[in-house]
Amino acid sequence: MSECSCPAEDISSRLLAWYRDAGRALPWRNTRDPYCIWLSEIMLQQTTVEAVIPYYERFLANFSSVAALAAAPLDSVLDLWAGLGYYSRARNLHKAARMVVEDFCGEFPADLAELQRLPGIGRSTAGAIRSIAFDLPGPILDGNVRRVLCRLHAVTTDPRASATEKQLWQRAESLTSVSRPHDYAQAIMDLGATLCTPRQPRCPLCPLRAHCQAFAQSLQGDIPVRHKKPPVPKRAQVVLLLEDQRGARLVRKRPYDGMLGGLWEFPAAPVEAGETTTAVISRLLATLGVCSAPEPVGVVKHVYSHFALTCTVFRCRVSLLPQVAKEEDRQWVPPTELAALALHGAHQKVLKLVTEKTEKDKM
DNA sequence: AAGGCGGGGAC
DNA sequence: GTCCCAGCCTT
Repeated sequence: MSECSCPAEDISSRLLAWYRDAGRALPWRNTRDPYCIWLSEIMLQQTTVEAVIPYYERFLANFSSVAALAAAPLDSVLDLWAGLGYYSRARNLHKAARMVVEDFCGEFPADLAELQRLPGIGRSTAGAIRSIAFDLPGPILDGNVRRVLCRLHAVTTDPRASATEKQLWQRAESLTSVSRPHDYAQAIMDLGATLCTPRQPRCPLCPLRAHCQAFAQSLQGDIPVRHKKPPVPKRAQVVLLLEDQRGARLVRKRPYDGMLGGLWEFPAAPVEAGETTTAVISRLLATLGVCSAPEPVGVVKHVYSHFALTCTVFRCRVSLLPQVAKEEDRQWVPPTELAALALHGAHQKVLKLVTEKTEKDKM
């Protein structure tokens, strides 16, 4: 560690002064309700502020309290989460709400260890909730804070390496304001989100510029160090939009325990190596008991964290409804209700594609 | 096309 | 502890 060239008190007071003027007005900053703070923090994991805001407001309009959320069925929670990604967050949110009601008499705990017992809350989120909702000291090391601290101290090692991680948590703890945890937590996250951004940080506007060792050495563009990711493997699937005479589409629900658990999708089948799309669509049609001719609609691409998916989309109109729709996890959904269904992102794109093509064909 | 992003669970 | 998994948005 270097000697004290970064007095924590001065950093903290500069940061708080900056936040008073430049802090963002966000929906979850109008409240100290731990339920709202918790909801916002869970949504903000892996997601940007702009993407979260409409989901946050819609969610609260449906579930105004932790008790209301705990009483709701998981499916209605997933409905409101569809499109946000990382759906285990929604399942954990629901489970945690029930734990708060049952184990904590409906009141969120302020203790870090107790917060971390709730599924979906790790060390950083616990610190954020404790700081923001309860105004008690709680260190945070989320992506924004990690970047700010790496630059402030010119950390040139891999920020995810365990030794660096440990060092960063120590820095986060010693910097956390004991006098104004609520403001400090939001200030440092705002700094990372608005000025100390991953690319092209706006150092001239930064209140911590005088303390920043990366800036002093012109390293702000190279810190935090990035590790190159291996290219993601490609996968393909065929997707079938089966339409009955009234325009209703067949959908199925994915099992709760896997990827995209509990979300809905159109019937689909993977295209294995060496297979043709034609062969796969024939097999899928046979499985569903459909013998009408499929009509090609187009192609949709969607990238997940660990693979890139290409969906080749077909449409098929049927007069006799296949028996498969009688199973519990499959149903026919009229067009008006399809928009509200919790379809996962890739098949939302599929729906958009086929809707646009249908409109175009009418003209 | 590539980078960024917290926590859970398996090992 | 260490790895592996996971979906979307921004650049």
